[in-house]
Amino acid sequence: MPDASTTLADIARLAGVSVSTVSRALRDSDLVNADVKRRIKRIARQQNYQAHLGARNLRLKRSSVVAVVIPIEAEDALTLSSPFVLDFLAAVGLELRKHGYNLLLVRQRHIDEQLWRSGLVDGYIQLGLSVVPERLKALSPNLPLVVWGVSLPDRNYCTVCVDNRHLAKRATRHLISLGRKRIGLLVSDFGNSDTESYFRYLGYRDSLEEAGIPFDAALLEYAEFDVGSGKRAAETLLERVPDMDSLFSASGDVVALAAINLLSERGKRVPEDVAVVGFDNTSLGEHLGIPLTTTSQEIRTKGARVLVETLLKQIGGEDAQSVTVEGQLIIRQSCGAAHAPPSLADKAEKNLEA
Amino acid sequence: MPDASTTLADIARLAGVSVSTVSRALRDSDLVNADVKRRIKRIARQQNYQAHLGARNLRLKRSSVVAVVIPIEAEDALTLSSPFVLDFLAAVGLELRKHGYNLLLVRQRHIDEQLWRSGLVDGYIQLGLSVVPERLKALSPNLPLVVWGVSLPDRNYCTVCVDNRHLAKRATRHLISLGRKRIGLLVSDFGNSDTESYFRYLGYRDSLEEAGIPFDAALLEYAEFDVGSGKRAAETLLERVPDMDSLFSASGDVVALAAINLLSERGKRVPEDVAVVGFDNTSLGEHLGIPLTTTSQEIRTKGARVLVETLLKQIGGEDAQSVTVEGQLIIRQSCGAAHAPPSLADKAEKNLEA
DNA sequence: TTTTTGATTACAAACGATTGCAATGAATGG
DNA sequence: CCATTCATTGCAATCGTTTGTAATCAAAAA
Repeated sequence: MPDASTTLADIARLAGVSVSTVSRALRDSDLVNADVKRRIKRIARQQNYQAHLGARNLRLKRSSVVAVVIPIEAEDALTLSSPFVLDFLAAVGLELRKHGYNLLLVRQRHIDEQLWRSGLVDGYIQLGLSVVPERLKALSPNLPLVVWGVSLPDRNYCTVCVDNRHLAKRATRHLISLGRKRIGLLVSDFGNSDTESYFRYLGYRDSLEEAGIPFDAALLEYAEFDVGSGKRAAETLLERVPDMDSLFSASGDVVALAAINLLSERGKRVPEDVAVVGFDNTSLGEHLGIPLTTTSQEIRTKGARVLVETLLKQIGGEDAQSVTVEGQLIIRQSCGAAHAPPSLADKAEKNLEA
Repeated sequence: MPDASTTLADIARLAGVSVSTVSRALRDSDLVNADVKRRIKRIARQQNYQAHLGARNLRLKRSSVVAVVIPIEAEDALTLSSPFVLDFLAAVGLELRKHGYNLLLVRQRHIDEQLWRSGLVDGYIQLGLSVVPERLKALSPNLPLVVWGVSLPDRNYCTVCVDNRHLAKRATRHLISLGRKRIGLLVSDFGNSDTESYFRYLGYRDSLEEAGIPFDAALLEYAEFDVGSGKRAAETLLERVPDMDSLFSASGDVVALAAINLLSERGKRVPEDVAVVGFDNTSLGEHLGIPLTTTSQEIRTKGARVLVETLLKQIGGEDAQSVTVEGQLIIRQSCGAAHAPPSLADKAEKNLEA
């Protein structure tokens, strides 16, 4: 509600020309005389003119705003689960800005296609899987929408994500390459084949199979993405499998940290007794306690860029393909490979892969 | 860019009435015949009509969007400092939504009054102090703006916050009441009297003075709000003051956790050797390791509500007063009061205050 | 029957930008 | 000297709403 904001009409009056000429002058059209253009621009500067984007967008049938949809567990749960969400927001926000878009923050609970049909946003970026995008696309097939989560072949929407299965496989394989055999897995919602968790679970199994280690369901424990859940899960798991020699938290670094904490309380040393690998490469994992071996979804580098580019392509009317970006295994001390330089460890892991 | 979206004109055609009648019918004006109104509403429902908010907002000279401005340290630093930021976003977002507003996420680096003058947002909520709001209000005195940070008497903008000084005083006093005397303080930017950190520093000193404990500058160490910074600060502090018997992190729970970690590495037990108090009451502090005694800014309850109400008052044209909401001291095990029920501990603390 | 009233409805002007098209007028060519 | 061209500029429609005011028409009052 800028009360005394100057409009094109004000400038036109001051310059003694028509509104259309002012509009063209300010957008550097060559349909207007160079001298006149200069004069108009000077006046606009003096008047501190700022175009009304609402009006412009109405005329141009766009909004220059993208809704970023984040998951919240329950209606009254105010906390956003993991630090990954913040990284995600920051990275996507920066990337959108590069293309002149703003970021509207929306919770999953509150999302429907109204936001789009009302012209408030030009598209959606959804963090994490849910039933929502499927429904949205069914209602409005050409709604620009990209999901960061898992790539499913038979879906009507477009996704950008890391290869969760392969990344989990690499993480588990790393533990195996260090001689670990009783590998616990903390994972959320792996029963639902639409989730990232499911694919991380598959990667875990892939790796066991590859190494000829029999799968033991007792080593699986359900964990959400928060500390409390991680602690409980680690506790349950340790009681059930006292001889567990390593642990892969597919539910993120925070859960891994919670587990490490629980393990220390129970007298287990990390990494000597139990090696631990996390997920998401958050700064918490890097600096809090023993530096955490973890995986990176590369959201801050390639991830956000591809995500936004894919969405903008859709907004531009093209149809975009789903993309898988390459993740990284980041080796630190929490599984005992402290003294091998990361490059070497990585190379060893790559050899194993070949 | 909803391509085939239905407009008022479409409905008007279908109903055989004018656009204005449709508009009035859908907004339940009593200027339109009851039967006609019903018919129009039915058609609108059938056509799955959704008002174009851009057009409506243009006409009504508003946007129904509020910019939430969050601090980022450097241009290329993508991480948002503390979990408090997420709590803040979630709480404020929910509260805004209750009033029909959307949340536009903006980084401090990228904020200027253009966003407001362009009509994209109706007002700003700024997290944390900076030079920005002062400048904004100087340029546009009636820009609706509320800052969550510290309340400064001579400022041209409005603030909502906890009494940082008093809260820090209570936290420090709690340590003193447990017999601690060599109390370390981790604090950010306390040299700048515009910051929350400065007021927390003052509260710390207040409490020492109250108890007759001489202030020792050696016990102060600078720490930003992230793990890495907390770890370094705790390390420096411990080396300089080996006999430190307690530690108050005015830079948040994450820094407190980093410190606890460093202390354990150095063979100090928490709380036996060093009692620790955090800030912000994040879920991390509650569940990771020893439950952390901390303070709450009550952002998720009263804070966000008052913040949003204050902003909306300004948007409505009234002028709003700065508000101080009451914080809380949350006593858990990290300073050794584990066995006293919180209520008792709180009462003891209140007696001391009286 | 004529006037007044009241309930409905449509017309048209906003909101602030963009842009196709027509108009203007000077310069150029024949 | 007239016709054509070209560079500028303005008019007016448009985006999709909202809302003040005028118009319509039937019923009630005179």
